[in-house]
Amino acid sequence: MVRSIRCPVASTLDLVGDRWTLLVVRDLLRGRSRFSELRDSVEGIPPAILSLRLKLLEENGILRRRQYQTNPPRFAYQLTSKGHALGVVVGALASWGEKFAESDLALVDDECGHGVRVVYHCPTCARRSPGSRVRMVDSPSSPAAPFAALHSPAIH
Amino acid sequence: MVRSIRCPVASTLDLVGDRWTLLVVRDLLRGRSRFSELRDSVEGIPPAILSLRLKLLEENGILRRRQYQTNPPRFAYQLTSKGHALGVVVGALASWGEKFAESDLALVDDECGHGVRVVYHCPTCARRSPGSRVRMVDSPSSPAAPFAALHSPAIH
DNA sequence: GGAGTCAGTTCAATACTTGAACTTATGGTG
DNA sequence: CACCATAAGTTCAAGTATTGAACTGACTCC
Repeated sequence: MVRSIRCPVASTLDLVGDRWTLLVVRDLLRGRSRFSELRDSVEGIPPAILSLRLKLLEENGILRRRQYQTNPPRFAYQLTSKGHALGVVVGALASWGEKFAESDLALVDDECGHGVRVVYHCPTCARRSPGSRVRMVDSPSSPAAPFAALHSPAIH
Repeated sequence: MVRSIRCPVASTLDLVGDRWTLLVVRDLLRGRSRFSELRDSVEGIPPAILSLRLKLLEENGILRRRQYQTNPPRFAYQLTSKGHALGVVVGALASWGEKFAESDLALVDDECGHGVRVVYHCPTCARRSPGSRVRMVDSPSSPAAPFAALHSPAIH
């Protein structure tokens, strides 16, 4: 059976690519954990949607739902390491929005206080990889296919 | 008039946060430019949706629609620099999907051939900023508000 | 002159989202 | 004790968006 190539961008968007999910993840990253905290901090989310999204995120291993009190039952939602790894996705959205959309907030390094960017990095060469050099290629297991440039030149 | 604080993540998702838009951007980044190319490469997108998304992206200055032939009229869609800057957002989604979701593709530096990661970088200090140190803070114009951690510890 | 390509549009059926109200269990106040 | 508030959701009707299938023009190629 010839499976079609699965793109990691498409796979990720299947899990978190709707209007609300990444806002929920943003606020979980910021330490919110209870249903009511999320409902109040995710701008205008209807509780039915929040409930649905939390269920899906739990099913996909992005967060864990923990009862922190039995009577009455109360729950805390916390990101797993898989969910926590979405931080840089949220960071990339924040960084773009800071520059190109309406924004009153900035992304900074808490230690030095300077604004930060989101960039590509080659851990093997221990250096930055400019976007112009980054491509999506077939994984080692299926090595026959040609390179597909992720970044081609922009127009201005 | 007291405007509520605009979060750059929310602003960005207002523009590109639906199921299809970032897949369209992905393929524009990979050099696809014509309607039919996009319809064929964005997995299963209905043409009505593609048409709508392209209109919205053009309205928001993320791409430009250029007629490259008059008779019959044919058009090319190309990212502006604003749109091109979404590359790292798509890259972050790809990087996460590569590690945590179904994926047959990997993100590599075309020059060295090694896999790349998406990380925070402080251009002032010229060093990486670990996610644990990155926060969203009020922009200079409204300096009174407290820090809000973007990344708090994950559970495992 | 018939088939094919390109760039979409149209439309009815389906799915998803929304807002408002409601539930259940408990704690605190007077 | 009665009353209000809080937390964590659920329910439901109404509205909005998405989907798939089919269709339209204006060509070009054979």
